[in-house]
Amino acid sequence: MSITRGIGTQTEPVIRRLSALRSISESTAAALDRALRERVLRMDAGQDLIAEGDRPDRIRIILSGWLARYKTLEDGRRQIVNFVLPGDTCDAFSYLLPRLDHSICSLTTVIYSEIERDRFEALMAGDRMLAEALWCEQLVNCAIQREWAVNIGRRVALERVAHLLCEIVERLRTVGLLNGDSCGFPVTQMDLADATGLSVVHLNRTLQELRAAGLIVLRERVLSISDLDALRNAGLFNPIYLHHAG
Amino acid sequence: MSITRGIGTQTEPVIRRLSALRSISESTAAALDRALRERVLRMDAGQDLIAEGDRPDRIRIILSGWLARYKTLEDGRRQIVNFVLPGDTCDAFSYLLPRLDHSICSLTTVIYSEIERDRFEALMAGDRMLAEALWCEQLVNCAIQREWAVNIGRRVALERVAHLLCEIVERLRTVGLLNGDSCGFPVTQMDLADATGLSVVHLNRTLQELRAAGLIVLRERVLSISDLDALRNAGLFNPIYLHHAG
DNA sequence: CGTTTAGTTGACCGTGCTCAAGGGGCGTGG
DNA sequence: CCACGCCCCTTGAGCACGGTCAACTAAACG
Repeated sequence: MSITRGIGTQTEPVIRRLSALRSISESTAAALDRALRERVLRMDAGQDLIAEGDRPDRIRIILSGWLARYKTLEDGRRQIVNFVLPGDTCDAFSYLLPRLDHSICSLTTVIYSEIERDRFEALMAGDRMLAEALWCEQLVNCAIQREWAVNIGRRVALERVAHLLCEIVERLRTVGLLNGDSCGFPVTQMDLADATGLSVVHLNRTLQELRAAGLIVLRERVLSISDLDALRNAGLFNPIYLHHAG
Repeated sequence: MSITRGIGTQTEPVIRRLSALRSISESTAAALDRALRERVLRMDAGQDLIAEGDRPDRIRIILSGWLARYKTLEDGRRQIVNFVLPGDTCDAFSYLLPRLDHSICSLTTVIYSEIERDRFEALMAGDRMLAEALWCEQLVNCAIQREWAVNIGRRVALERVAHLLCEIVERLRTVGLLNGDSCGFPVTQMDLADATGLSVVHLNRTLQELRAAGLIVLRERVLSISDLDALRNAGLFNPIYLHHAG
């Protein structure tokens, strides 16, 4: 974990993420941009950004890279309960509770901004729309969580994987990380298995089914959606739970 | 749905629920009690209190009865994503988003208080602790949702059902609805199946296993936990995600 | 060049699903 | 008062979806 300053730091995803929920004025965007640049950190892949049991005191906002929110059982079984993508705030408001009940680990190198609680609250107090946007992000996370329960509980493997891919693609689109029908996809099959409640072996076979059906191309960490409508049908995907404007 | 006034209306569960998250002063409790009694409604079992697609404008707080938060797929498959118990606020803050993305149906006759958005915001604006308690309740709902993803995705049937029962018992204890080791349990096996992602047939067999192992007694809508420690072990249950004080 | 990590494939097996039938409690109506 | 229907629970039989175990390949890395 090291401090990264100056050029190359992009706060765009954050502005885009929040703008999808509330209209963010030029001046608010500028103030937010300034706050985000105050303390920019970097973390390698495969580490816990925050861990179950930690006392939440700071807020981390992801500028680039992917992470996974997860919980593990005593015997090692792991369930990823959500992905954290660029523009997402990992833990806004979690300081209202005394302890974190889950962990977040980096799947790639991650660049993120860290903000102290006081600074964060001051930002929100000064701007109603910004505060609402952040609360909405929290509510959308809950909605995603609900949809995941449906996904894991009531969809079969092929539907489940298709649905997850649809969700990720939509979320990346919001923050401008979808190029046409392709995106970087830095997730191992083990991660996908832990996100869908499947075994790695079966996840592998399910991906092959999606490939064979001509719905996706996935290789060398790049995902291309060959037929988005078909993928949505295959996953019984309805994006309203993401509450994207427009 | 009819208006119910006067005696017999208990707001205790609500005060207890919020007191588990923040210390609620006498005067706050009194103000809340008054607000809750302004408009008390009643609904029979088996109806939607709010439905996917509705525009959220009012807040409903449950005084008595059980409900289920659920989503359905086009082909009728249903997943219950959470239970709503006495003292719970069903949809605080959901008015920040334009539409509801899930439904809530009553499992029993339900008595609830309905509060207009303005009234609700005024209450919170006047009392920081109350506002925080309500936000905490929202955050705990998210935490429960995460735990359900783990439950459905990574636990086997017996663990899954045991875990769910542990959660319900703990939540009922918080609002004073646990009598020793027993509680009213007005949930059909179909509901439990839809909550755990199992089929009704398999859920039935799993309950029988729990009974045969001497962990629970469940009949005539009453659940008794014969051996709570054993049930917790069977469900790999760790209650920290409920964030109950104490 | 050995080691590690990720992906792939085959074979076998078991948890949990489906289909089907029947029983008990309860409310309703003849 | 009994008949009927409905809802919920229960049980049996067969099967399939997805898990487990194991081996192998390919790429990445020190």
